[in-house]
Amino acid sequence: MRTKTVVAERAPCPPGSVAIIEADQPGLRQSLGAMAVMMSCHRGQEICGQNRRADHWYCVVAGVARRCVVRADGRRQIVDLLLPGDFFGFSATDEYGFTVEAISDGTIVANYPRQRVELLADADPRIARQLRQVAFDALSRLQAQILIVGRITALEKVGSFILEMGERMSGPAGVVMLPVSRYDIADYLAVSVETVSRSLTDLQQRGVIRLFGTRHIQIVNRAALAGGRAGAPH
Amino acid sequence: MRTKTVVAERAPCPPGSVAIIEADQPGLRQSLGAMAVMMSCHRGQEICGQNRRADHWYCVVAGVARRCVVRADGRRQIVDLLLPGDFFGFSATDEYGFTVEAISDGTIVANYPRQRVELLADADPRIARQLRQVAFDALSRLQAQILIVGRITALEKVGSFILEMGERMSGPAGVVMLPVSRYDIADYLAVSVETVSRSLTDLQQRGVIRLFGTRHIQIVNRAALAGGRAGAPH
DNA sequence: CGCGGCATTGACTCATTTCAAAGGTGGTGG
DNA sequence: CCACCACCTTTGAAATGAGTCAATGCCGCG
Repeated sequence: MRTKTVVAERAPCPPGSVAIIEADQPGLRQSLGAMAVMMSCHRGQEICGQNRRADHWYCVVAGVARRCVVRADGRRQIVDLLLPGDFFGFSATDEYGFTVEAISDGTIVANYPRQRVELLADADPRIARQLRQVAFDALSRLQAQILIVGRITALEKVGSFILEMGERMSGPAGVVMLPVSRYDIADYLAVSVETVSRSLTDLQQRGVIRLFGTRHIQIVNRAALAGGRAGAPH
Repeated sequence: MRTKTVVAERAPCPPGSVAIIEADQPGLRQSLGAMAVMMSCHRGQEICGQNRRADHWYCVVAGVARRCVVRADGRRQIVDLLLPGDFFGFSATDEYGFTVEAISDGTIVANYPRQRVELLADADPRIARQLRQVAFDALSRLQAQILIVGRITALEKVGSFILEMGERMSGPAGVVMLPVSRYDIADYLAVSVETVSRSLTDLQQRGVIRLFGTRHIQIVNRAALAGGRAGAPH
């Protein structure tokens, strides 16, 4: 079912943004390079599943993944959007409280056996610190998401989402590439697909953004995106 | 401004629930007992502030605290409700990205200088592991909150909130004591105060809960609380 | 070519926000 | 002891934003 593929001992260099991030400070991924098992995933492939033993930690190397929970009523909530460089698989209990799936074909994920990493961290404080850092990064992402989901209007939610993607994907100035479908955006923002679509066309009609195809957005009026209702008209 | 008071070398035994929690497994608070500086806070007192240097970590010993962010438009979002045993102050950058305030008078918080704790963790892997554990606990709380805030109807949000409080406060069967005001609940759930109030009276009229005063709730129909419409146990 | 998944648009309903006001509650000081 | 105050809580009425249902358009792919 799950296709694990060893891609390389040392993973092929991931796209620009990641390289930049990891140049800043020695990252956990370098430290754990030796024990990484690379996995190439197809669209929708489950990487780790809710209620399964949480015996691995992971890191997105390329592509995108979604961490999600399915509610009792069948609705899905995306709890975290995982881009290259993001670690995941952390659980407070001994089972995962979520499911992680690859979003795009060819998403590459590094697998790390939790036990071995913890032993390594026990022996090397630097790794323990890096581990804390990636956990804090995850905390930061979740807080950002709560702030987005907690906004009132859908326009504000979608606006903040675009801004967040703009920052995290660090593309060339002004043009943001959305790594996910409208459905994923909807489940991430906890609104309906239709509302996402309407908000986007609305923002475009107001001249706040411009759409190129369905996945490329040019930010025209940054302030209006952040504020939502306070559309600076001029 | 900030009143720091050394309460005791070894803090007075906190109320029941905490003692129980910490009996389960050796907690971080014991390990750090020696370097804790206790702080007794009055209602609304700021414990740590956004954009200040993140040079301390904290643990709620007694009482309740809120971790919140004030948006550009002045609205406040409570990002985490901190009960006895909860650690906070973790930041991915070198500044806090939030403000933490005591909610009730006499809230007691343990202060730990971050540098010293990290040095201790470098030397003692057990502490490093406990540190990871409390970080994962925080992750778990945030995920739970996203699931709550992401719900559609206010009834579901309030219902889940009651259930969550029921679990985290571990009071005697069926009766939940709300540690916060309606305003705090509103800012935690990202709805208006009026909606919280209405939802509660609504739930009572349907016989799902019973209110005793404004802060004590008896859960009558657990399933109805969870589902909002369809009762399904987790 | 036609299928299936994704995206957009419209119409309608209803829950939630907003604005407004009145009831409670606890604390403080006269 | 009482009065007053600030704050919290509840309830009402009106406006609107978002969900839902439904239909169509779009596009890549077999």
